[in-house]
Amino acid sequence: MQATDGPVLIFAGAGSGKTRVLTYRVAYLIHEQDVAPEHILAVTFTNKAADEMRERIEELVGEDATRLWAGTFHSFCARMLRADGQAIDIEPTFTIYDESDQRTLVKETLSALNIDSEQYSPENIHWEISQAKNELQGPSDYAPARDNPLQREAQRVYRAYQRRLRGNNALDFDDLIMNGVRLLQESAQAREYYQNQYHYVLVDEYQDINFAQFSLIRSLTEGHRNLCVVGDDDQSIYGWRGANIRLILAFEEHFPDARTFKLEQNYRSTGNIIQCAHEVIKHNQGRADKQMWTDNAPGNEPVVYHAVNEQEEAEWVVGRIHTDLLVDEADPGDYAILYRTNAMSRIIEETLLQAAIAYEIVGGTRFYDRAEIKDVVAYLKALYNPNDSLSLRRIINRPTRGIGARTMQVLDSTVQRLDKPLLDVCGMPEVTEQLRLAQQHAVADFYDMMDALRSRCEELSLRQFVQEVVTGSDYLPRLQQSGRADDAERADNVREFITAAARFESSAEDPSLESFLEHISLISDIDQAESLESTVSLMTLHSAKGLEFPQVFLVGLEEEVLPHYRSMGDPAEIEEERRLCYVGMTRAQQRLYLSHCSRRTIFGDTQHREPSRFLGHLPDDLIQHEGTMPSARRVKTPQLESEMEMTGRRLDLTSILSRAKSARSQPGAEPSSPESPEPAVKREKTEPHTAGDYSVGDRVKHSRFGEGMVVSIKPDSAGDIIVVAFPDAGIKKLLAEYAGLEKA
DNA sequence: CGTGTCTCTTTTTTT
DNA sequence: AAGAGACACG
Repeated sequence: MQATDGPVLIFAGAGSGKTRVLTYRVAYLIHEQDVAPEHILAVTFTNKAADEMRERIEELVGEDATRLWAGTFHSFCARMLRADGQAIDIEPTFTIYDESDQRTLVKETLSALNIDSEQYSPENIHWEISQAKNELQGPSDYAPARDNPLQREAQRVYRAYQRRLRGNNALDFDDLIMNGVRLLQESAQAREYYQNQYHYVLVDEYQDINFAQFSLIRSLTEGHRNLCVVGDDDQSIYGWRGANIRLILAFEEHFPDARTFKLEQNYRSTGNIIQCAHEVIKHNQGRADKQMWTDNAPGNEPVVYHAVNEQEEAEWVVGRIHTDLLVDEADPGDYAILYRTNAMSRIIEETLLQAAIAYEIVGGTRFYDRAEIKDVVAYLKALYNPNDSLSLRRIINRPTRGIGARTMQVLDSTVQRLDKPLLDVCGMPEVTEQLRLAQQHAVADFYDMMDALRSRCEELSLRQFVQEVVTGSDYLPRLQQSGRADDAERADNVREFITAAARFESSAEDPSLESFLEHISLISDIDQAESLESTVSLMTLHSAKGLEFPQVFLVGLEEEVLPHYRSMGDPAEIEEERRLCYVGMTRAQQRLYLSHCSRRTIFGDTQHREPSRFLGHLPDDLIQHEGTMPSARRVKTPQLESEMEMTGRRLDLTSILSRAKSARSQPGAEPSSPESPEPAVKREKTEPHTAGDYSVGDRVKHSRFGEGMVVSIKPDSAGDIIVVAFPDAGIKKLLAEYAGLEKA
């Protein structure tokens, strides 16, 4: 496997030490082959994977590692385009539009074209456009099927949508890749430069690649052809995003002299887990031929739990973890709870909260997705790129400053007529004269304000600038003055955003506004997976790919959940769901728990649910059944019994709070309730954090949220983040500095 | 022009 | 069950 030159494909099954192979390969190139690190490019799909790879390589080769480029497809392309995009007529100050920007822009385009968005939803239209871009088809190449009216409309929209993007000097996610390819193909100079720069190219998770990404890699490596890709077709779970599993299976056709290696030994999981996972995945057609095996002990049998409803399912999961934490002093960081859709996390969260077990949601509703954060980001984008009318439109009347729908109509029609950026139109006296006096002032004040803010960008540091924008625009002050509870929470988030900017300023190599905006657009979460070490992790199956945990709970194994009902019509999609199930199962190192409910409440009404067909793949002698099966004996430990009694009640933190308190103040002492002989929290061993005056388990009082309990404390470069559970307001992350907490 | 209420959809997964 | 958008009122 020391084959370093020429194309190489490595099939790396789950748990086969894939990252290790990649990083050792890089180390080998540097140490044994004397390849300069800056000639190596490692491409991944997620920032998490890129970070991990960079860290692991650094462990092996030290400082040198910082000179190699490890990043995502999107960040790599963004970097190329900022540096050399002008060769293909792209302004280097372009803005990156994320998912919701894209949707808004499609909506705008639809209404400009007078297309009924009821009949042709923005989502569907955008999906068509995105697919086209993934196939490297521009608006003229895009070929709608004759009998498909949606696609015919999509073509019109696509053309207009691109014109708008260009007018705003913006690129969407798909454009980044597509134009990266264009750059390499159309600019001989750029092509030569990048081909010479990167003598060795490595691609992780190759099974998730789409055609545009494939073309990028092919163009980049066509000179030296030193390409090494790693992947596992059984873990291809991004087909819905344009990933084409055939690209990994056809690697040897694309690169006829390729050498292929298979890593089939699993170092991660117990024998029984591997066996069960294999029983599931073997039902898929058209897999590359391989079978995982392991030297590890068989271990415990995976447990299948039959729950009555999702409440009881959550209680079982939490009860199980709770018991382990108390009895075996287990580490909460050893546990992961995986589910198909984000919405399923809620009930589990509530139940964990009741049991006072620290947890962390990975992914999910992202910090940067909150409306108030998007507002502030829109200010920054509009200030950075004055052509970005989409962002400008978002904030022109936020906070309300008297520029309503009527005024916008006038402005918009001028934008259309003159084909000028909205901001320029706001500054044109001949336009604003058409407005009433109050509106004229409103627009002029806005224009001046933006001008004043922009002029300060140069002189201020990033943090100061963000601070200035947030106050100078009156955005934050208005939130603070409003007196409404949710506005106060928004204000907190805005302040946290300032902290994020400060953190970025001190940690990034290039603490400019440009690089901060790019960071925000391309990085998914603010506190991604920081504390996976010390708390129970909750995440979707998709987010779990690439991770491993000693103990894994996979919940909601029901028909229409996993496999998801949206995939039911298409056998290929069912196979993807099966792979998803496989990915989930193979995250487990020691113990695997699978559960399903007979009833589940969705959209407010309760439906009967059949167990997932994937459970049916598991032979009875490999697994252990628990829970309410018609024929099965009810298996419950006494501990579990008392746990369920406790959590059966409605969200009532008071008793838990007092128990937590007593457990903390007199460690090892009998808790308040004699017949449930366990303290509610046993976290001292694994999470000894205290921050300033606060410790986990403390009761605290917040000016707005009332009394709550400190659930966890996360040290952070910007100050400690205290996570507090409030009975009324839910879980809040607060910065120790700002929170204004008192001991209760 | 801004705000509050009512209806209606929404939930698959994400760089 | 909750959030977003439409609509009517002040």
